[in-house]
Amino acid sequence: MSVPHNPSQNHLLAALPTAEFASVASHLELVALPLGTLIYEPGEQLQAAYFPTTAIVSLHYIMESGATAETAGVGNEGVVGISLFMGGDTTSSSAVVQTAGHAYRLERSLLLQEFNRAGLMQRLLLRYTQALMTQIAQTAACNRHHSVEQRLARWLLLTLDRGSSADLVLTQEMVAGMLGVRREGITEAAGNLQRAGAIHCRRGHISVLDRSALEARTCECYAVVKTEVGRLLSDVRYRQEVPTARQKAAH
Amino acid sequence: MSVPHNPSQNHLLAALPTAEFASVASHLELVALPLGTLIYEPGEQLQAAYFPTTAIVSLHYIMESGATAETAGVGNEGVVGISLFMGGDTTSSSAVVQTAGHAYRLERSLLLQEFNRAGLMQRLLLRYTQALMTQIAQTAACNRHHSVEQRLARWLLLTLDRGSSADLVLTQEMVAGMLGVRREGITEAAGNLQRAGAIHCRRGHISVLDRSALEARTCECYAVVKTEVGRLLSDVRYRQEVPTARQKAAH
DNA sequence: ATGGGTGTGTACGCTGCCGCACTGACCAGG
DNA sequence: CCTGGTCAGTGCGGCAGCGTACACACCCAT
Repeated sequence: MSVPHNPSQNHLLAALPTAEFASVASHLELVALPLGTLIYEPGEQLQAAYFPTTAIVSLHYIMESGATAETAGVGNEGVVGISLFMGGDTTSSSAVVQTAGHAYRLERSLLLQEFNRAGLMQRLLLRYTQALMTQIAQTAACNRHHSVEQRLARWLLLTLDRGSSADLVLTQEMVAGMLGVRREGITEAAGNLQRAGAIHCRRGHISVLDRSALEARTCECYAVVKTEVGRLLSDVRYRQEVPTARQKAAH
Repeated sequence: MSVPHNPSQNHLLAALPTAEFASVASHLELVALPLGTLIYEPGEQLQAAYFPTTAIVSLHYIMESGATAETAGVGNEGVVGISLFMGGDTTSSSAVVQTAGHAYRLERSLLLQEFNRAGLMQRLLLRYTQALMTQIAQTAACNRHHSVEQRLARWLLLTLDRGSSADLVLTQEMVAGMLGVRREGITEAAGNLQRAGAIHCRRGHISVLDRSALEARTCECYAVVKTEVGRLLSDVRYRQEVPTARQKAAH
């Protein structure tokens, strides 16, 4: 099935005013991201940023013991490769494709050029970065205080919110890696959610049957992240002309 | 004891070239930050940023249940109030003074003005923000996989690295709040470290006797954060002239 | 100096998650 | 069609950290 692809499927790109969008559009390269693709590894110099449309990318840490933990996910609401414009050029985390799909690739130098125009693109990228920080911080707190079942529900909801189909193609082992727990822990938690009628599990698939049932079983962290990310990004989205701080101060 | 205060005690301010430093110096206001001061609460519009010199500030989340967890700390290496220039103006976290001391306060509008010059100040702030993200992300992973004792050692080391005296003035209860565990958990972990000769506990005090003993008992997370933060900030520090991306692209 | 309040040490049962081991179900390729 | 590899489910002992409760030690303020 050949679905037409469009950069506007990514919220950040969609939010750019016509002029700014035009200056990047021709440089955006559509790439397919199969499940499991490693976009970058710790310490690797990034060459490009990726604006996902249908793909979802998981940012995670791999500890010396081999244990892993997701710190945040990136879907059509964001961009992979923050460190390019933040100035570090690399991070100590990895980025792996968690849901196969597509993304638009933008070369490092072009991204920086856009960023340094100090226009809406910069504002968008910085606000998105703050939204990402919120997500990571919430994950840190959630990891300390909430149960596997709550965190699984949260993770499923966030994945759905990124425009994923209700049938997620991944194994329980992968989910375990994201949440930083044993595979058996996911089996048990998923079993509970399934008995509650919220989801259905098949070999290599998890289907969400009842969103509201998941919401009822997750922790507050889901709502906090969703609200805060919405606040940070919706605000910018519909404002084409933004007074700079300097103008405000002069006033 | 009246110690002379100087903005250069903060690494970010110290890294500014003479010209840029001069343009903010007169607007920096020295403020005392007693233990426990709440610098901002979730949702509160920030009015100023704080560049700590001797004070250390803890960024943390408070969950609905009342449980808390630190996501990162800020000392003389950084600045409190990232969201001012990231565009969100507020965060869903709180900032509380964890070690009493001083900081230089810079008004919102002046900070933004400096930031929007797109000079070294902007570069510094963005790189620092990335360093902060690294710290938060590492905390998220650490919270999942490491023991209370390891995390306590990490926390003590990071606090020392911020130029704190070896005698930390805080109760075990406060530390418990930071690490997101019970107070008794800290008593036990601190007891182990004390038996190992690494620290000594008194009522309301924790004294570090042997840094290397702490390093031996902490997890990899300490080294990862320290290395990455060092990389991100030292690099910028000694470069006075940085070519902008636009110049690079034009070339 | 002496009391009261705050901070610290200890104990005990409980629970959620881990580590390991193994069975059974599914599915793709020969 | 069968086979072999991957994935899901289950069981069990163990342990780290939780919740609760209480006793003692310190130190400040009266």
